[in-house]
Amino acid sequence: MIGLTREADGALRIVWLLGKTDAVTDAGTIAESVAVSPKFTLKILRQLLQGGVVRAVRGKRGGYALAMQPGEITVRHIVEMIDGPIAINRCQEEDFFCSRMGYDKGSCKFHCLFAAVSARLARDLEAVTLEMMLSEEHCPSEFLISQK
Amino acid sequence: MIGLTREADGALRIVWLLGKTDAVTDAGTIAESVAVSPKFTLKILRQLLQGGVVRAVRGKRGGYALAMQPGEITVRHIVEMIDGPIAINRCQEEDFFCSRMGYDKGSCKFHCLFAAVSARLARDLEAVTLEMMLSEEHCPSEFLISQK
DNA sequence: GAAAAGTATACTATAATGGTATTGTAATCG
DNA sequence: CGATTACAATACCATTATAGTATACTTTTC
Repeated sequence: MIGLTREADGALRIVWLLGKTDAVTDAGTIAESVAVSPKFTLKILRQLLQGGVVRAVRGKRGGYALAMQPGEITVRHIVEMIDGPIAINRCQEEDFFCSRMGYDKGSCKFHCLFAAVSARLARDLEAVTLEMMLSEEHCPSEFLISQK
Repeated sequence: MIGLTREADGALRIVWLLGKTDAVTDAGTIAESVAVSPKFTLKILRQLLQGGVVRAVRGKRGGYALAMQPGEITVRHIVEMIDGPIAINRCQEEDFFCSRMGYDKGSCKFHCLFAAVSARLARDLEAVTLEMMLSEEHCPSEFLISQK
């Protein structure tokens, strides 16, 4: 399987929850709602905090809330914040020189293919905002399908 | 990074090489050509053999050769043979019941989104055959771009 | 100032990937 | 036929990345 980590998955669900409730919610409640352990939830929240997606309220009656508008938050943004750049294979990474078969990045056909596929994937995930995910009516995939 | 394993990456390059030379080639030569260690190359070849993509010739002057036509071999086929089904996240897997937030697969919006994205990714990789990869003229991504 | 709740660092456990060693089998050729 | 070449298969070890936890500390409110 080629996939997201549990952290990224959890981050998406946490952000979704905060968007849905639209209120300051404490970590314990968040953890319970998204079915992730409290400690692991905190770990994810810390990253979302650093990324500026979420804001923290300290002290009694504190917790977390969105720091951005749901329409501004894309799935890609969250995923890359946790898992790093969206890339199908290693030769996409900055410091990796694609030396196999004597080809450099410019002429390696696989690099070329993977770059295209990665770019499309990133575009797909960027096209979906939290706002769309929150709308109860439709499956967000319909947006992607229409893009075909 | 979301990505292919080195095994899948190696498998693609091995298949590409066998398609290019179009001859029985011994594992040692293959390993050297694709810049993967001999033992690891054998490990990959074994999987390609089981998948029927490659055939083995034993004995002196033995080696490996393609068992299918380049036009019949898709990138998706190779990738899934090594890394398993193409799926962006865990809730796509057969036995995984997407219980988070009380939603089942049918109503979980993330499941819905990931299914669509995974499907597109799979389609993209299925659209590219080894034959295309072997043609020297163009970057195979052009096919995908035109599909947009 | 006590308690609730976030902040930060550092650590451990588990799983997946990456890679290797070994032993066995088939085929060719002298 | 038997020595050599090269594939076949299993099982194993090493490394890395993910997943998850523990602990000590700070801020804010009541």
